Amino acid sequence: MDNRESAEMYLETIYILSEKSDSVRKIDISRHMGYAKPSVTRGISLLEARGLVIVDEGGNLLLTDEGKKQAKQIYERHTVLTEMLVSLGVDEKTAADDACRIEHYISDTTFEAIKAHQKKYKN
Amino acid sequence: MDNRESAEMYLETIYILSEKSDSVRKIDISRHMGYAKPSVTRGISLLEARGLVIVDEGGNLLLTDEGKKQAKQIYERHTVLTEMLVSLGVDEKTAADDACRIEHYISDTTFEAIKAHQKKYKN
DNA sequence: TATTATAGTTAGCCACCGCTAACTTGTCAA
DNA sequence: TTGACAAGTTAGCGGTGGCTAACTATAATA
Repeated sequence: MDNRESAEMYLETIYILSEKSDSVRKIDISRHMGYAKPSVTRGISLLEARGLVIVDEGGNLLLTDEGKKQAKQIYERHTVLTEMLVSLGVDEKTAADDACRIEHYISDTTFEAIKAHQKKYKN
Repeated sequence: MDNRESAEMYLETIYILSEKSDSVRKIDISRHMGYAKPSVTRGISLLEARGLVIVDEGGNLLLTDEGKKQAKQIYERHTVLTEMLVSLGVDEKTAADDACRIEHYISDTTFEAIKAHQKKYKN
């Protein structure tokens, strides 16, 4: 979980599911990401250790302030990158899939440049 | 080496060094990539097993036709992506660093869209 | 109450890809 | 001829992050 991608995908998934439902559990993450339950157990416990997630007595996954902040950042990258690719003519599905990988690997500098460009492009 | 990134970086490095010099050895890869020699030994032997590289009697690394084809593709991604980021206002160094990571993760569809856009943008 | 299903955990496997330590091999120079 | 350095190999470590098998715990239902 030193690998950015894995941790960020867990965070992003918790965030997305939290928006849709008021209760998110490990099993939901497991189903949504297509990972076996023990993988999720470990993944989440590493996020807990880093203070990004809290598991309450009921087994609900809660993002801490820092966790939510990071999750939102990743999600924003996801949406902006997808938008950009679509505006270049890439189909929605491919754009989203690629954005989902790229989002973990670009610097803040690059992301801000892309975001600024998209904003301008829209107007 | 199932991981795309690692294999592609070895290929790309061999390609780049081949353009500059008529002899590329494992030690050159080691120095250029900043990897320990045993890592390079293994990395290259996996590329050999996949028919992308040949090591001649003299220890020179030669790209096979397929190896060269793949290396050129990656290198093209690298240059086009860097160009695109620079044209968005990202500084050269950051653009190259980010391109170097992104290049391994985007689909052909997305790359072709970016390439077409860059071509149009230039004119 | 006993059964069954679901959620979650523990233990341990596997493959990847860096690494170091220590070795061999080959070349070149004193 | 010997000594030393540079290239490369082998063996094995460490950390990540998936996985299965097999377990526990909890809650609903027959």
